[in-house]
Amino acid sequence: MAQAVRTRIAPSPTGDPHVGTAYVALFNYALARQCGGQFVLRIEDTDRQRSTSASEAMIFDALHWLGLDWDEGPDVGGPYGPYRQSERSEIYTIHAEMLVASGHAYPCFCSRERLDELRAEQKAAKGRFGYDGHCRSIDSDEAARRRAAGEAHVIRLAMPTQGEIVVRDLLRGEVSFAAEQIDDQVLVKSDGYPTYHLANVIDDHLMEITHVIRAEEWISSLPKHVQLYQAFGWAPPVFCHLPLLRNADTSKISKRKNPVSVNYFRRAGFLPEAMLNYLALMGFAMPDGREEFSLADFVEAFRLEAVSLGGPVFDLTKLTWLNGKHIRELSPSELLRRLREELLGDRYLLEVLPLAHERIETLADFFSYTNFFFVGDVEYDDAARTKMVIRERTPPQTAKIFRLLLEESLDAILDWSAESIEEALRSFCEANDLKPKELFMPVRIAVTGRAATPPLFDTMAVLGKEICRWRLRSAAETLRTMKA
RNA sequence: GACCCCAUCGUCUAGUUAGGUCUAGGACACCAGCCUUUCACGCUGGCGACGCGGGUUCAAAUCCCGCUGGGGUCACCA
Repeated sequence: MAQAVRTRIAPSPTGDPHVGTAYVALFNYALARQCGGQFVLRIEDTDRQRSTSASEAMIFDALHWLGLDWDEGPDVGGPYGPYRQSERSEIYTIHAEMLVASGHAYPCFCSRERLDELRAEQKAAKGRFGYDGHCRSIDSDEAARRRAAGEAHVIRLAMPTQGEIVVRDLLRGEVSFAAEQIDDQVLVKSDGYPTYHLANVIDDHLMEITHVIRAEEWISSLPKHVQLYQAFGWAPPVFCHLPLLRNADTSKISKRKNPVSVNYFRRAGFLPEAMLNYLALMGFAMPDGREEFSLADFVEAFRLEAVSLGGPVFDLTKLTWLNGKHIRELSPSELLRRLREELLGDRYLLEVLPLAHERIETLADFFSYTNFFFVGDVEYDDAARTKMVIRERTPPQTAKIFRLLLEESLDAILDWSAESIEEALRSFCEANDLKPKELFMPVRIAVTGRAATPPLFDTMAVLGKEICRWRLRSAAETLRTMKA
């Protein structure tokens, strides 16, 4: 008998809501909806260092904005909860112990140092990388004693050591790996938290997920997952690995080369339906060749087996064209509603207003004075270009400083506020032997396109991290190719 | 480096499962023109691809092999 289709999106709350998450969520959503099944949201927050509730909130928000509503999740509950992995610790512990008891997993006492050394040796020998199974031969009674004595350890999966491991992917068919190629994956970290591999398999099983649709980067750990299902004696779900979104140079999409935060697109004026429509086009083509369609149309026509395997380049130009098409379809009142929803909403306007208030002399001044708050990209005219170059530096050097500023300072800010931005900028100046005065004007021009603006930190705070990131990137790109 | 995945215009793709109907279709971008007080939209046309080499076959973009190229993975991150 046919089991109800259940799919899930399982993001890790460790940063901005990623466009790749939206992409994978869309396909999972579409399959569940067209089959009348359920779409589940599960938060994979087993990385205690990096997971934040702010990130989790942004993910909920981004998915809601896109209209990819879930039937079960941490916020709405459901019969298979809890849906946050940090709240499921006992479940993982119990299952991990089952595996140890049955001999499918074993404690490993290797130190960080030994592991680093091992890796260095393997690298020098240009051999295969991976754990060498050192602790696998420890007698189970002795291992139990050492654990009881409180010795630091992890739990590793005992993978088969020889033979072929054949796994199945919906789009690719059978994929086989030589067993020697796959090492004994850590299942439980020394802090007692499960790794992705363990938690993922247990949860997908317990939550009765029927189709695991995820990004292609997971395909090489599929043998470990399949082995886990076998060790538990569970029937594995259907696995389907989606191609990775790419930068223009075809490398895996990254924030260094592309805007990747859903927040960016939202603030830059993209419509959720256009985002979804474009993402759907990344790997799927309508039978009639139509390129503009709604989520409902997509759900109806979608065929998972028909997804193409080439890694699609995420092309802002085409996204923008599609967005324009969607905008033209809106009625005037609907367009007004959209404008008010995002850029012209009271919430945002009330943030911008105070910054302009004492600087304008007519109401009309407001618009010319604040226009950079309402656009996606800004242009740099000749005067701006000139002034954007840091004193005593060449344009390419300035570009490098901008990139450094992003990567080593701004990216790390979790609470994007005027205070934290100021602190970051000032300490960046100190660390890089720059006077605040020298850096701030170029940054101001980079993020606004002009020299006369409200106070820089407030401005950046209101613009939002994602818009600032991307404008700083564009500015760096402009400078890089500029002659001194 | 090892392993795995992938391979049609610059980009997204149709066609590949059942080889002929493919002198390879559509879309974005680009170019030209039309429409138009401008711009945009819209319309018309143009440019532009089966990575290479071997097979199999009467016939290959489609099947097989090799090569090349691109990507991913090789964490106590997901």
